Amino acid sequence: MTDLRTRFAPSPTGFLHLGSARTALYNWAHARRHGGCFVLRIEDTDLERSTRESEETVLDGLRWLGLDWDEGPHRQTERRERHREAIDGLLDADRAYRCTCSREELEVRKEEDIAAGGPGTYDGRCRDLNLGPDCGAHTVRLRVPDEGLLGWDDAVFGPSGQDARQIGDAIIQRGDGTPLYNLAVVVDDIDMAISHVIRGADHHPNTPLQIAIYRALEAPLPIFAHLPLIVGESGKKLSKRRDNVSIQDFRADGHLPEALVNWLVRLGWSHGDDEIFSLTEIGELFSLENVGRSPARAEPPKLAWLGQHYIKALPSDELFTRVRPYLEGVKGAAVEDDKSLRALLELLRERSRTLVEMAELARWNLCEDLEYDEKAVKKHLRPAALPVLQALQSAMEGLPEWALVDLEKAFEAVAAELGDLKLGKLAQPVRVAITGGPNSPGIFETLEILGRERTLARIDKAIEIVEARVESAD
RNA sequence: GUCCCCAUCGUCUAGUGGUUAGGACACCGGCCUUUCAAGCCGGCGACACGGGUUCGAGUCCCGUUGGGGAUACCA
Repeated sequence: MTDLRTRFAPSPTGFLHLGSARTALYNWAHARRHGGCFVLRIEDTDLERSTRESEETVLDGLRWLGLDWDEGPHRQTERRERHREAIDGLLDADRAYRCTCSREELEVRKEEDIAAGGPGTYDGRCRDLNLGPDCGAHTVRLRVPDEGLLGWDDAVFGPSGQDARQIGDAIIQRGDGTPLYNLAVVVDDIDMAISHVIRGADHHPNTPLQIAIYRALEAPLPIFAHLPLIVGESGKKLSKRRDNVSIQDFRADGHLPEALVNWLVRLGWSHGDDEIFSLTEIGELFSLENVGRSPARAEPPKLAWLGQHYIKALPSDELFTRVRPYLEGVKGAAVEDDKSLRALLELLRERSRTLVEMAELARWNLCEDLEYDEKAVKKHLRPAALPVLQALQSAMEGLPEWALVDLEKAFEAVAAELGDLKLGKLAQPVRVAITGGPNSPGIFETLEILGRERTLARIDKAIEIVEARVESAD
């Protein structure tokens, strides 16, 4: 193991965000690729929103995606003492100072500055007042240099930075004595010896201030890599309102974690013309150099395509285990592992992009109460289908074997008997009769899986439906 | 307002001065076919604009436009 260390530092807000998941994936991948250490740290300083439960949800999402961490989870709240120490050290070294400006005053002065064409940063009123600990209610501000560049060489964006004058003396400790985010991350990243800070580009503008903090703390800079944001179909930052952003939602929709990981890794990263990447391959091939700089739009069709790809590739046992909960959701009862169900799943693989779709396509085999598709019934269970259904029923009744070849022969015989009908003329009415809808796997496979008893019962039912229509037409 | 960032097919992207600008998804058409898929074959489709630099710019520079992000005693 090298001394390369990356970290993922989510705030536990109740779900794992799509963008966060990609950030986690890239951090994981970079660590794996270089034999480094992937650290997990929970930024739980916002006590209002942070609960142990929502933390568990985030961890759960990571595990489900297959992103295993080597260290942690550390929690930022457990490190309050260290943050306090760092701030005290800065105060002692005169690299930070106490500020007694009230929020209201600050607000007014900021607006005045903006109105006057200024950047709206802190005016430095308390900077040289040398306020001591007994100055009353106060915050602590970092003494940011008056000039010079706070710059770095971003692993994704290249040379980056901002003029120190644009930053202003930022607050690093609140009036209640708690540290602010920018101070806490830097202290934590230093203490945890994080060598690569890989995070969303929304943090890009925070970086100059954080660099000022690193310098004040006399700590070496890590390598920063900012990831272009993932935007929604609107082209704007993903929002919980508009977009599907929770990993848990994708899971509930029946997406495979393999597909999601593959989809995410390609949102901003590429490896030549390759499209399919397993997690293992990502851990071998990932490179920050190949991360793009423009925001990527998260559009579902490609995820669907990947989903189908991975469903097709899943070993039979694995497929059954994974789809089982969804099947039970459709059936509303426990599902037995039997031969015919397994056979059905094999047929459904290439027709399903998610496990939910697959379970839905298996409905006719799971439930005895068919949901009839109105249009299909109207089109195929019409009076003309009556002789077909009746002839097929008696042919199938007498079948010695309920097997593919025998069913096919029976159909051929009936087709010939009824005047050389095309197979489609037989298959569609039967399909609607036994599945309720116009689509299913091959008709003989479908019949074989359903079994003789259920098939005959459903054809009976269909005959009743047709007869009812004949009568009402009179 | 100020600062920062981005810009190749509808979407994800390849491309690092000389390419018929490549791939994937989506879309369209064909083949296969008992339906739906899958599979195979084919098609549509892009360098935002304007200036430079250069023998030669998608590639380098500047500007314009467009888009995004940040401007908290949130993280």
